[in-house]
Amino acid sequence: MQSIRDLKSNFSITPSSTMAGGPDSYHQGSMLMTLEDPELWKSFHEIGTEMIITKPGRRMFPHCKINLSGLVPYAKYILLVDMVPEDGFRYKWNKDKWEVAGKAEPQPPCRTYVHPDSPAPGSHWMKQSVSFLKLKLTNNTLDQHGHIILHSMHRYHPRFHIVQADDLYSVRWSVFQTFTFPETSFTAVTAYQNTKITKLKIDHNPFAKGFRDEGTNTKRRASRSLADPERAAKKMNSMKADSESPPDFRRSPCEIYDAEQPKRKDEEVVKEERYSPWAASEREHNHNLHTESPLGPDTRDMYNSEQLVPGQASYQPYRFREYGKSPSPSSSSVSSGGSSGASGRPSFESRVPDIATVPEPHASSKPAAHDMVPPSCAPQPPVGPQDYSGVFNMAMAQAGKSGVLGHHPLYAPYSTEQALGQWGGPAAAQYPGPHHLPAEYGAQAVHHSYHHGNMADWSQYPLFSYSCW
DNA sequence: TCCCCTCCCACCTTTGAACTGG
DNA sequence: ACCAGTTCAAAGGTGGGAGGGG
Repeated sequence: MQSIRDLKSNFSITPSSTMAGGPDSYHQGSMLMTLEDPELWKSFHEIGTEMIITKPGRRMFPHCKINLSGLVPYAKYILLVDMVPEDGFRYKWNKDKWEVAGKAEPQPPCRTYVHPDSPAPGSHWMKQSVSFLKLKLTNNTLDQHGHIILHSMHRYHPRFHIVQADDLYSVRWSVFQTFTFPETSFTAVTAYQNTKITKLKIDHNPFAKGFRDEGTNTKRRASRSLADPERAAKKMNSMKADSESPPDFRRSPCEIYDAEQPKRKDEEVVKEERYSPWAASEREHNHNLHTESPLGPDTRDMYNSEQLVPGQASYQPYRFREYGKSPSPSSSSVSSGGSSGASGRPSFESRVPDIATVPEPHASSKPAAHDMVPPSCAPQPPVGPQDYSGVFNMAMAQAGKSGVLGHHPLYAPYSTEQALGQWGGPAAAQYPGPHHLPAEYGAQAVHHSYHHGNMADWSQYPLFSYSCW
């Protein structure tokens, strides 16, 4: 197996030669993904986006909506989204600012949300914007609905994966193209911390229309005011203060970590670096990797991709080690250091092109073992709370029942009934391997793809397990 | 005491079934 | 009988606030 560094080098420098695909190769290097409503995302990002997570699951707002181009019209693709930790810290909201509150908690089960239309031909994806509206976030680690599990007060960013595959079973043999947009990073919270974020959400989210000042919610507000006039008054003062936005409040988070931040006026456009914890980690990340937003934060077409291998969720310790110490993904050994934000670069690696070694399913990866491919090649599993059985399980389960893949939301819950192993099964036999897929890497060096067909191990694990640290 | 989480509430949009008219 | 447009109720998504746990 090739080292990550090697792969990265190959992919980014030599477009089509390295992975010269087989006869049926498709040109994927020209894929382009753009984020819809970039201005909205930016407006949130400038303040420090927060996403509510609840036990039953909460939608994102703004929700992820993208436009695609450069796909082969008749080739089928699967679109997926997962959430990657931005760093190895836990944050707290302290007086208008986000501050680091310690090391991040162990990563929850990694899951990937499969777009309901998957798989669909390129023409389908390109004819209109692709929305991940129904993607939900939860803080319930025992969630059975397939929602993406996150930790509150931790920071994440969504990753979009495009996989050329006829069905979910063949995903593992396909080339993955991964994209991220800096402005989509957010802090998962159970209750909004920054009132400016609350206001933005209310102003833009139709479901929150009832909370708009100029709305018709007079009844609700009136009753509340009557019920607790003092509190209402206090609230009003608070809101007023917010609208007047004290300078440091606006800059909030960033100040702590970015002393160089220019003091900005209200009318100034805020750069993403402003957001403190964020800025710090992003900067660090970019410094080391330079894979994120190569075109700069303001570039519309953030087709910056990180070629990652959706592979298994290698979890932090595991993956981290791969990155930092072992040139070979397959060489594994859990490194405690990797999971620590303090010890270097925790989860930052998650944004980097990576070929994840597939750890052996956690013991809890349970059942479905019968569906799994013998884990003979799998590395030892990392120890920890993570549930590796995750990702596409539900999707596969549903597919199995319905006989049709991708006609409904295919979450990737880590159900006990479906194992990652599903990825192995028939697919392994049907799809010979690596060489039959493409590989023409576009002119853009930042646009990478991975071909992981020869990674047998993957068949046993959740597909994009990003993650984790 | 503080921080964070959970639950419940009222308000709103979305969705889809039922109904109506051409 | 069929189709398109309209109506309406149920389902589901919001943020706020109260209260509780650590």
